[in-house]
Amino acid sequence: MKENTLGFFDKVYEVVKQIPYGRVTSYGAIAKYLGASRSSRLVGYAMNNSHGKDVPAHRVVNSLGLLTGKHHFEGTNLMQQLLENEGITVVDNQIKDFKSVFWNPVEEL
DNA sequence: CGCGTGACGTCCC
DNA sequence: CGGGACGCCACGC
Repeated sequence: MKENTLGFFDKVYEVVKQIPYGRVTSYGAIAKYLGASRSSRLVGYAMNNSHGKDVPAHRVVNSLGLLTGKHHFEGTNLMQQLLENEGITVVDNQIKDFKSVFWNPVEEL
């Protein structure tokens, strides 16, 4: 395993997998942590590839706390169900008290 | 090697 | 203040 050879996607997976239970983060925060704040789209694109892996993609939302990627989950509200299952309140596809449950990898890692 | 893509973010009007 | 448009850049083909 050449972790040094890990691509951008793999790095994203490593960060997302380290998100604590009951906490969420944003694509931009992950991108910034990876030093590619301008590549926030790559993070979302990476999540698309994360489908089928043990990556809690449901804990990753946009900077506004909106469940923009919920449409990519199996169910219509599966992402919301998973978040609520962790004690996170979601209202109208938006996380309530987003900043309160926000987990910043730049500061925590 | 070049083109298309994308679950975002930010600027512009 | 709200909506629209563009840039961004790694990855797959």
